This record gives sequence, structure tokens and C-alpha cells, in this order.
Amino acid sequence: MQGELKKALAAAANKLFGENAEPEITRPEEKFGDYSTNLALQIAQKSGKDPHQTAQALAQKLEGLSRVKKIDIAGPGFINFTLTDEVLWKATQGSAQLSRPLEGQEILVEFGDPNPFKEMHIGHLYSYIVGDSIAKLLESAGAKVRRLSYHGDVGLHVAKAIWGMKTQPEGQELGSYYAVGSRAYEEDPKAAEEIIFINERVYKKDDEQINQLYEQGKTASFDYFDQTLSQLGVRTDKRYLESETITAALEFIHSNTPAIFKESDGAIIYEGEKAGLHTRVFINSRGLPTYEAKDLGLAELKHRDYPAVARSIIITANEQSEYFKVMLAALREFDKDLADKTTHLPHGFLSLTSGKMSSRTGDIYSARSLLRDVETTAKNLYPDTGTKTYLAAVKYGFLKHRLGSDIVYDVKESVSLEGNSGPYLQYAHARAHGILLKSDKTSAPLRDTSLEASERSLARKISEYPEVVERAVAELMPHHIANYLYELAQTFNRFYESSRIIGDERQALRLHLAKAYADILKSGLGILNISAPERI
RNA sequence: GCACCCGUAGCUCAGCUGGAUAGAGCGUUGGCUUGCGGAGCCAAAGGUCGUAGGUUCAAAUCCUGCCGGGUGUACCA
Repeated sequence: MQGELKKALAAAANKLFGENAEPEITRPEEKFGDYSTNLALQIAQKSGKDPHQTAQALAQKLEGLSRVKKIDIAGPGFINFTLTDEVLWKATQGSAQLSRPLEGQEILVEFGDPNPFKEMHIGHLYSYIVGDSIAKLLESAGAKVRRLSYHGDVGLHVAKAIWGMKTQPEGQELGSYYAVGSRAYEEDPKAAEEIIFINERVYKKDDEQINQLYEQGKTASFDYFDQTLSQLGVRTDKRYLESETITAALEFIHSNTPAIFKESDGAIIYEGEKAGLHTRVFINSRGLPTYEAKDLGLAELKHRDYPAVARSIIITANEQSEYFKVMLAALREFDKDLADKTTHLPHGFLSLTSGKMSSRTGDIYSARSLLRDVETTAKNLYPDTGTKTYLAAVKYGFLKHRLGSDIVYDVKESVSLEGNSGPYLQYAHARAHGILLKSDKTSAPLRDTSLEASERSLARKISEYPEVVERAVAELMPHHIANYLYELAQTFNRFYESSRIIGDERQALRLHLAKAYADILKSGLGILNISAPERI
């Protein structure tokens, strides 16, 4: 419908004013109509004509569009369109069936990326939930998404953890071994030496005991991650390890020096400053690749494994934004096409209203603790439903915020069945489903699809869904869906307050609306990877 | 110092590809209530959209300065 209006407007503008405009169609406030355009204002500005008259002329040209009931000029020169009830009604049927503009495209989405031997903290949890939702969003548009993750399986943090494993009693959680090793490294010079020694052994794999501890720790870590991910209902398709990228990284850098990279003080660097970025070391003076080199190696590996991708998206915290610009600038000099297909999508820093934060300041709040705390809070407040809804609480609590800025998560608010929360939407779905169940299934065919005011409001809101998803896909912003679903539920509740469904003479039509509403809740929650139970 | 991000109601946030009286939730105050799951609905109070300018018919939205916060800034990831 939007597209149709656009075309008609563009044609009218061309005929009347010789303008080749790309009209913008937006959803205005309900009292103004169903669609709106400011095209007349734009044309009037360019040509110096009166905006009202311009609008009038355009509107006249558009008279007779069969699906539009009414065209009004309002305010400074907006043209508002009111659809016929029939069109609106039709739009509500099957509106949970989304268009698939990305059909068949292969898209890589990398996210999560916790390091083995360390605790998976709430920042990782946020990244997983965001990444998974982005993946679902792209899938909803037809893309074939590969969920990837990347893990630092070598480096000092590993040696610290192994040192902890060697010196501490068995049976503790891995994260605590790392914590012990990390503290010892700071405070005890002798321990630091030992850790550096262990680090070399890990690289060279020449110490049987250390090899064993390494394998043991790595396995335990990934088991632990897998458990948490399965709890979240998040899957990953392929896991890349930092150690795998080293060869590709060194080869890549060396064969592109001095063409792209330069030697400086014994290190090999990329001069980001020439592009207004930071200059960064890619191979350090001891000949070892840094993180940036390994990420280039990773890009190569991904390219090797998935040569035909349309896009590659990497989701990390925004503290890495500058770094990724440098990395991508270097990659662009080598393979412009690949670099152009690669997007870094940063998310903000997660903290809690309780003051807890992810690891930046040192005191770690683990993903698992948060999940447990949320579950406990939910169960205390709602003994009957808490266990069913706490995951929705966490996911929705994270995803309702615009991606990119820092967010503050309030456990209590997220768990609440009132207000803008995941459990509220789950409840809304269950309630709608209850109504559908209760009705007799013999839905008489509709003869008349003219709508009463409250029905029309609901139908109008329902019909927006595909547009909202389209926007969320284009912007890679799942929060649009979260906010829409909440508004939709409010609209339904308003309708429901005034309009009886079962037993009413308008039952058939209203049931259809309720069904469309429930379907959209389910579909939208699905994109956020939140379940929509039929009963709570 | 330089670069990037951010500053909207008491709190947490939408709105930012310029448009019509700046919207939600929580919290506060008042009302609806023998209900198809009221876990809801209606209403009120609460905002110089950090600040000072600029561009424009039109600025929370674009540009500049300043203030405040975050992040990054050569061999960590």
C-alpha cells in the first residue's frame, strides 16, 4: 500500500510540477489518517509556490485512488490519506506473513565471543542476545544467516587460568582459577614469571601437564558456554578460535608489507592516521600478530569458509569501534569488496540499576549469576509464572533499547507483568490465545468489513507490522519491534476494554482481529527470540 | 591534546533519513471494577529536549562553540 501511494504521488508530482521526487510516506497520528506525506511542502519549498495550493493540486490529481477513502490537506501542507475499511481490513489478514527482501542471501553474523578460561559476563550475555536477535531479524527477511563466534583460546589470560588450575584445589569454576592467576600475576613477581613460562608452553605445546590442563580447561569452558546458550535458546553455527587465525594473519600481513603495512620500531603497523584514524600495530616487535592482525586473519577464514556472502556483520561492544575502523580500512586496501560487505555493529555498555556492571571495572558479574538472579526475582514476585517468564524478562529488557547506546537494566522492572516488559507481552499473547480457544471455531464468513472506531484503531496498528519489521531489518535495530509490540498490546487492550468479542454480533470480525494480533505478537516476539506461550 | 559516542519528565527510555499540541513505562494522585485471563482501561500532575548560537517556511532531529559523561588513542583483547 505504501509503495502504491508512493508511485501515485511520484507520478502526480512529475505531471504537475515536473519534479522527480522520491516521496516519503509516513504513519501520522491516527487522527490525521493512515498515511501522510510532506511532498507538497518539499515541492513548494523548491519552487517557491504556496504549500497549501501545491498540496491541493497533488490531492486532486490523486482523487480516485480506489483504495483510499479520503485525502485531506492539513497543517502547513501535509497530505493525509485515509484508507477504506476494506483495505485496512485486508491488510490485517496475513500481516504476520512478512516480505522477504533478503531471500536467499547468505549473511554472517558474529557475536558473543566470550573467551575460554574466563567467566562469561553480562556484557557477553548482552552481545549474545543482541546478536541472536539480529540474526533472527535477518532470517525473518529471508536471509540465510550463519551465526559465528570467535574466541581467544591463546594468550596471557589462558596462562593465568592454568596457573590457577595448577595451584588451586580442583573442582572450582574456571573463572575463579583465572581470577586467582590474574591477581597473582599483578601481586607476585614469581607467579608472574611462572605464568609467562606457562604462556610459552601453551604456544609451543611442549609440556604434557600443561597441554592436559589446557585441553581440560578449554573443553570445560565451551561446555559451560554451550549450557548457557542452550538455556537462552541461542545457537551458533561455527566457532572460530584465535589460534586458528594466526597463520592466515601473519601471511596476510607479511605479503602486504610494505604495500599496505609499514615497518616501524621493529613492529609492523597500519598507518591509520592518513585516514584520520589511529595508527595501530598489527605485528609486534617480537613477530607475533596482535588482535587486529588476527581479526584480519579471521576475515580471511570467514571468506574462505563462506565465499558467497552478501554481508558480514560483527557485533561487539562499542569500545572496539575505533579499532574496527582501522581494521576495516586496512582490509579495504586489500579487498574493497569484502570490506564493504563487512559491518561492525557496536552495542553499548550494560549496567544494572543495582550498580553492578560488566567486567570493565574488574568486579565481574557473570552471565549465569544474572540469569539466576532474574529467575529468583521473578519467582519471588510471581511464584506461578516466574520460571516461565524470566528469560523473556532478560531478553526484552535488553532488546527494547536502541542498539548502540549504553543501557541500564532494571531486574525488577523487566520481570514485572505490568508495563513495558517481556512477561507482559507473553501474558498478552496468552490472553489473546485464551479468547481464541474459548470461541467456537465456526467463524461465519464476513459479509461486511466496515469497522467501528476501536476496531479500526486496532486494525490500523496491526497493519503497521510489516513496515516496522522492514525498518528494523534495514536499520538492524530490533528495538523497533519491541516498542511496536508494546504499542500494539496497548492498542488491543484499549479495544478489548470497550468491545466484547465472544457473544457479540460482531464476533466473527473481532475474532479475526484477535487472531491477527496474537499472530503478530508471536511473530514479533519470535524475532526477539522470546517464546509466546499459549498459556502462562 | 585529538577522535568517536552520548546528554529528552523524579527514574528508565522511545522519538533523531527536519515537519502537525515532544511520547511511553515505572513512580505519584484520582477514577472504572460481580471481568471473553482487570497482570487491564480512563484521567491528572510532571519537560526552557545540557547550553549558546547558526541554517530553514519548519530544529529534540542538521551545523558550530561551550559545559557535562563515556570510550578509544603503537606493540592487551
